[in-house]
Amino acid sequence: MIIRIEKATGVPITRQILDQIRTHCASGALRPGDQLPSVRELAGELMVNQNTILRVLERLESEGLIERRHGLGTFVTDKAAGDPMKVQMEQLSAEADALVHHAEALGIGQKELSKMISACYARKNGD
Amino acid sequence: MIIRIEKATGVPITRQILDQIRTHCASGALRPGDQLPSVRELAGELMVNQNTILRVLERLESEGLIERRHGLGTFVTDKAAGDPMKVQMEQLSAEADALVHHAEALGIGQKELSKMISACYARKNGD
Amino acid sequence: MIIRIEKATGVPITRQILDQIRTHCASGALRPGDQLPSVRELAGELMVNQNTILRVLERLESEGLIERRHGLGTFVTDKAAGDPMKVQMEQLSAEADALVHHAEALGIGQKELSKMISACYARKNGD
Amino acid sequence: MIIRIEKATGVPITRQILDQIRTHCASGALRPGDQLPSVRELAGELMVNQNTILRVLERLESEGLIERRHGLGTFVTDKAAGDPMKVQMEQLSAEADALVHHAEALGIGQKELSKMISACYARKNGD
DNA sequence: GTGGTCTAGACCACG
DNA sequence: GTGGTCTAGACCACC
Repeated sequence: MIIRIEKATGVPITRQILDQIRTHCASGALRPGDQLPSVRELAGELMVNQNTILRVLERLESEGLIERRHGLGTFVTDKAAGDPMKVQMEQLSAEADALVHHAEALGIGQKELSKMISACYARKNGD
Repeated sequence: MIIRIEKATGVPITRQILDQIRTHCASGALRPGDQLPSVRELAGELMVNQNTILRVLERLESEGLIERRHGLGTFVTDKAAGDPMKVQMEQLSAEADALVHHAEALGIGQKELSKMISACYARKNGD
Repeated sequence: MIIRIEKATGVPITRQILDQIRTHCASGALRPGDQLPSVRELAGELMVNQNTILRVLERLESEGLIERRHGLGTFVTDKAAGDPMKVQMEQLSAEADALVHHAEALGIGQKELSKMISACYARKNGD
Repeated sequence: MIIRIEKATGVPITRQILDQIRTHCASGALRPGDQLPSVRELAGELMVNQNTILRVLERLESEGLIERRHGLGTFVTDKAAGDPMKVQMEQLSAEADALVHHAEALGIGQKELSKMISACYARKNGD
């Protein structure tokens, strides 16, 4: 359960967490039956208020992606499988598109952008 | 003055406009002395409320990037040059980083992501 | 936090509130760490719209005088101390100057103006 | 016709000019039949746009304080006498009151404020 | 025509 | 409960 919160982007924290959990469900990192970390643990790790986590779980439950069992914890439902990959891929594509436009606006061409992305991979694998 | 607003991302509209104008100043698309479109024009083009634009201009003025002259219009200041490219590049890099992580979380590798980005360029040039 | 709004003067409400909060910071009536009344309280007390207060706080924050913490409230920053008294005194002096000129233009001499000011103090202490 | 414009106060320019002309009428500095300087002259002296002056004159004419005679100039009407001093005195008093409160907010007492006002007179007479 | 102030009210995000 | 964003619309000031 790797969730990264970027405070500088202006994207609401709840939205970031929500999106990333949905991504993990779609990619298979979270599978039906898996248990999520407790509210306290998540809040602690991400350094956010417990209520923020609670509100995220509420929304995910109302979407049917997770199930909260009183006294036991929070679990990914069977319904979470399906094929939500399509939506995810569209989001990723939109993100890539935004990046390309931003680069263009700065006068950064395709070649330079590719280098920048390779650098991201290099950094990641070097971790 | 190409400004794209993405309503689905969760990033506040004001923030998107703010960032893109700053980007245009940094890249040289907007140069000292240039006049910005009027509040009404911008609001119309971007399909947002005039107050939203006004708030953006207020912030940009307090940063010293633009100057508003009553009855005349809004202009880019000399101060807007400087070397703010560094900050811009850092933002772009952070954005690229986020994209890479998002792709990884979806099980999309470097090769596939590259293709996706090439597709963005192809689409853009095809426009 | 005594803030007086004079609607008849033609000075924008935001400006009046802004100036008075700055004055309170300069005089020590508001000290670093102090919490301001909430947006709703201020708006209620002063009988103005919440957005008007919000715009004031936005400006004060961009000046670095206050800090707004989401969900917690608005606080005076450490930076608010410094020595902004000089600016304040200049403003007060300019105000006194304007009063004297206005009196002169009406044919009111120094003696009568002094009486008028004493009357203000008498009224104030009589409250 | 001494008119002082203070750009830093936030009071609209038209309002300042308007008030001061009314004051001059009330005090007798401008008497029925007197001719006002031309729009061009006023605009030049006060360093404001001619349209700004025009709008002021329009309002004064609609109040009946002045009369504009095509090709001749602008004149103070008979009606301008009356006894508008009461209103003027109330305004002056309100101004004095605001000054006293501002001083108090800064921790400036009656004695110091008196000195500051005496200084204004000294400066004025020294001019 | 330009920018600017203010109001009213809906709805969101964070603690 | 806190602050924050956005909309809609009236009205003002300046060129």
